[in-house]
Amino acid sequence: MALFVGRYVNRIDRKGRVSVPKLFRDALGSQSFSGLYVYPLFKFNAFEACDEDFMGRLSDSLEDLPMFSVEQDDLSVILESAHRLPLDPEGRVALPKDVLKTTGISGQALFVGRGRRFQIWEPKTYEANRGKAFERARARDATLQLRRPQDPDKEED
Amino acid sequence: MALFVGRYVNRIDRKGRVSVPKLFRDALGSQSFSGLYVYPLFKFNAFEACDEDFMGRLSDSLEDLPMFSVEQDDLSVILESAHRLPLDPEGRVALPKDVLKTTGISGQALFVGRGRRFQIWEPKTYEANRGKAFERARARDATLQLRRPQDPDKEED
DNA sequence: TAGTGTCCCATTGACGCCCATCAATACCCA
DNA sequence: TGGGTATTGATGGGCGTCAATGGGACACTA
Repeated sequence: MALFVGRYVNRIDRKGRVSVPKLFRDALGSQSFSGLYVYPLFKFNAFEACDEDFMGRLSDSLEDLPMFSVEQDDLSVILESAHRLPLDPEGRVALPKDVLKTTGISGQALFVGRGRRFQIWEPKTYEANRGKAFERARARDATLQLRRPQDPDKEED
Repeated sequence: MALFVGRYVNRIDRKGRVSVPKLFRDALGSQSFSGLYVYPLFKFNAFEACDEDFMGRLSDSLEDLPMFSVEQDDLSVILESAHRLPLDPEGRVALPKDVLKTTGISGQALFVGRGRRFQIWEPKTYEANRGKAFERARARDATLQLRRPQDPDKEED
């Protein structure tokens, strides 16, 4: 399964294309569709990207909410605002206009690994927000219950 | 399985035809019937569209309601008002008159991806009703419980 | 014969594909 | 271990293809 780590800055050309870092491309590779999905984040002016499997999982998770409910409607805006971005033969994607606009990306794009997905930021915006999460986690003495290894289907209820 | 994301505006020609976005057509593709089903929404003057599988699932879900009950009668109006729309060789559908009338669609139609289904709106109506959905979700710090991976058939009963 | 609904063909504009260049890194060999 | 070379990832730009669209031809029907 996809595993994205690290940060990479790549240049946007005048056609709005940007190379997806090689390691991220490789992590996306194991599917029929060669490309990625992006959707906007609520809390930041940045987009998140994932592979098709994750997008399907997101879609199914929304279907777990009651059909026609307000929660489902509100959260579905993620799918409505999402884009399917195919990779070109050189491993680039064309960032749609609304992505460029809401993120403020023009010359460069920052790719930030997040495990099963990654994010795309305007570098300065990221710099301004980075570190806050770390400080909050430190202040809260954040802890995490790790899953047991080899136990992907652990009971859920 | 079908996965619809993003928004697309296409033009209605004077015959009432409109191109279904290529990506949506592709997502519909893996079935015997080349086309889509549409049914009206309760809350908005818009229609929802899906493939044959989803329509069957919807029909089955209605059967899960008590037979002869008011709820079943009420919700079954979805099926009564539904249309089966075949695609022409160029990937267009003819929108029925009641769809044009209810939605107010005349010159352009907006296709909105919703995961396993999508919606068809008159662009201005969408903006008026859904334009603030993202801000609403942002304002209430919306969160979503993701399904666990490798668990597409989470228990349904 | 008028009306309706398919199917087919033509146009055009955006986008995907291809090729070329550059730079950074990995590799090779003395 | 140093320098030279090959590989490949990132980048830029030209061009062909195809999706979206409009209009006409040909049924079938009432």
